[in-house]
Amino acid sequence: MATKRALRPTSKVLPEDGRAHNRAMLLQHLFHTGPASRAELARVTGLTRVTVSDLAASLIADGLVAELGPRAEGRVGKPGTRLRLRTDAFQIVAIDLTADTRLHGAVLDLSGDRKARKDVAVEGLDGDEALAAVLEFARELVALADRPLLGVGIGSPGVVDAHGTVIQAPNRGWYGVGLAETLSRALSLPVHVANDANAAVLGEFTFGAASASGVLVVTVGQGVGAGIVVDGALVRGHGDAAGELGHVTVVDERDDVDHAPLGRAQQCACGRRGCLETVLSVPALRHRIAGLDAAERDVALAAVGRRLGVALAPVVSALNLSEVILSGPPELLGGPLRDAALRTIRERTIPVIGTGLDLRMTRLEEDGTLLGAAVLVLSAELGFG
Amino acid sequence: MATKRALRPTSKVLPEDGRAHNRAMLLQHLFHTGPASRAELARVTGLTRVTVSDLAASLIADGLVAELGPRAEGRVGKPGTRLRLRTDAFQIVAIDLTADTRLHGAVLDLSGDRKARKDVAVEGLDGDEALAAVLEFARELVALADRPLLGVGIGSPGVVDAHGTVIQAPNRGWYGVGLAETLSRALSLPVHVANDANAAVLGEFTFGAASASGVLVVTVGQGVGAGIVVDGALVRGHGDAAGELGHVTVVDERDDVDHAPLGRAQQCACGRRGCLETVLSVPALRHRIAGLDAAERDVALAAVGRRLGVALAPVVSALNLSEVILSGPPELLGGPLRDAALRTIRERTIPVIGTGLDLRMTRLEEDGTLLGAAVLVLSAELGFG
DNA sequence: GCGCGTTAGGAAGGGCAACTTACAAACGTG
DNA sequence: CACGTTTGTAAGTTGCCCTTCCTAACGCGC
Repeated sequence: MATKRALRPTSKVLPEDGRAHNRAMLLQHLFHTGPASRAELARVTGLTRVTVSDLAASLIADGLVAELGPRAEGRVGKPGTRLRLRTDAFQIVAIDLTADTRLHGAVLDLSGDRKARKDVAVEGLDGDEALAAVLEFARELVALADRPLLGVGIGSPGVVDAHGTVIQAPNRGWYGVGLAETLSRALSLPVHVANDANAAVLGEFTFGAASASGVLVVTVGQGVGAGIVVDGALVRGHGDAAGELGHVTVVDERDDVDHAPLGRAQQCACGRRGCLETVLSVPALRHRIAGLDAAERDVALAAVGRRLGVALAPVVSALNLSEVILSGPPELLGGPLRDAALRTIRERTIPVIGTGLDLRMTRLEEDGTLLGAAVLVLSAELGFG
Repeated sequence: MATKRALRPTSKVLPEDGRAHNRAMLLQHLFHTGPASRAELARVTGLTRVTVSDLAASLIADGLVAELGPRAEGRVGKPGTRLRLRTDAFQIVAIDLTADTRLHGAVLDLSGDRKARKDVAVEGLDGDEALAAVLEFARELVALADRPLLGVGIGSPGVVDAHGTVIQAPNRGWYGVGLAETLSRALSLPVHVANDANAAVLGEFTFGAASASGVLVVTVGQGVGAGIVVDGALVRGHGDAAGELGHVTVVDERDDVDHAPLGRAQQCACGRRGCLETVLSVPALRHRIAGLDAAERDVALAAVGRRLGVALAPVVSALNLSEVILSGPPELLGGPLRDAALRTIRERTIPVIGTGLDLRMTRLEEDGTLLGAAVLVLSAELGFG
């Protein structure tokens, strides 16, 4: 009987908001399912053919949709003229600020295809300097676009609020930096910012065919982050800090539980000991396996995977996730580490939770955050993703 | 710049849906903030005074709202006539099926005040028998109502989907039982069902003043369950099984990490070993402290609290929760167990997560699930909670 | 006492969004 | 080739919220 509940109807809804929503539905469907006639769209959405025609006209006028000629298949009745999303008509600038020493960016079209890319090495920029460097970098990317730009999407390390203000990013020396507002003003374009791991999960969700009902992406690089989508929405958390998994304690003092000891809890950059980051970050993993032979290596990686599994089991259980995705160097994460993590989660959760779970490497290679940054723009400007 | 994103615009929105939403906003505000004039409501919601007047008229016509005379305070201008929610005008039947041997129910008004209650002892009913008993119990409660009923809300153990079908509830022998549909047909009333712990978190949220942005309720009784609200919405999970925290492994073999050993991992009813339920359920806790003096007792309870903290730390971190609420016998949970759990979570998470966190006992005593069941009805029938 | 500015509530009229009904065009089928 | 089917559009209706205007009720200052 229960259908849908908005626990907090927080802001007014006008008829025009409904129309915007319905327009986005059409785009969403064309984006995910490909070309379709007005009549098909009407059947799928539940709107009438008349209304869909009207909405389609506005989309065509905006240059977002184009007619594609009638369908060839022989069926009864007048063949419908199929509509397609003009994924080539607009472009998006996407920027990944994850790395400490490189700025990574691209110009993408609406289907996520890379039209141009740009990488720049930077050295230990801090505070305003770093902000200026990002702005300059964004300017250069904007200049590379050869179609109208929908906006700029940025995945940044640190805690980022819904308005695109970086609440804190210690590595950059950013505290309360209005990144979106600053860039938006300077570039005269919409700018959307999210935490890099949160962006990554959006990328997986839209371009990696991840499940809508419950995904967690673990990003492993210099540090460890996570982004979560449950029930079709990104989890932001009380202080916009959702996904801070890198600094959960996973190695206790005198920890010899799993017959493949990790040694004593290591000091972490955050000042505490035994954080997930101290065993799962790329530098930590490389250091751990340095000089080991293949067999020893597998044991060492599995031990880390087991720790990851122990930390993830309560999260997977609590949220009834259907998918956990690892993003990072596949030679480190893809083998014994992944296997051990999945096995551990299955062992430590009740079958109803663990059985339906998949744990896999990303299929987006290194572009998850970049694509996710584009999704920020897609969903904010066009209402879908 | 980013404002709000609906990652999955899934169904059409008509102007009348917008109106329903706006109506619910008014009710929501009157419910949580108390009486207000039309002009105040217009300012708060962003709607015009004209529109609010029109919506208010429809609410008055429906008997949900009444005028309350002008405000006494002397201020410039014409004093507005305040509107109040008629919390006494309708009633809700709420049923808590958590206990194995008792049916627990009440007739509540819209403010959660109990107008009648009913408890019935049942003995090991299974399958269809149990279903018949619940229906009969609901009938009796419906007969106790002396105002028009909005509907029936039920908190049930097990996995319950959004349509009120109990996917599985092993203790009841229910597998795929259309509880909501069956009762709705028999009673000719709207019936809404949710997992008992999920209902409990809704109860805390609406009647316990819990944070909207991130709460987790741990229900401790015969078993252990959990319900989660993040970003203002209940978490359902991929298979509607979100909150299954009771069967996460928390005690490993050879576990002597915390100098207050819990002994070897105990066998759990689910067939595995070392589940949270084997140390945190009420029977397990009572068994553990039986015959201990006060000091030993505190140590034993703290050891369990520490285990709970270890399991919750990754969840709190991943979701950036602001509140964890314990529901169950305060003499077991409220003291050293709570303290140890909170301390453990703080130790094992980065300060940005742990500092803002509160972990406390429920203030709803044993009625969390019952009130939550009422919230199911409130939010489904009137659109607020 | 009396105008004046301010606030609350309602009435009238307009614009927009989706609906229903009706129709022409284009296609297979018998 | 008539017929039913399907598509897309045109015309008119209904519903919802808006802007604009008006009246009522209050405090304030002269």
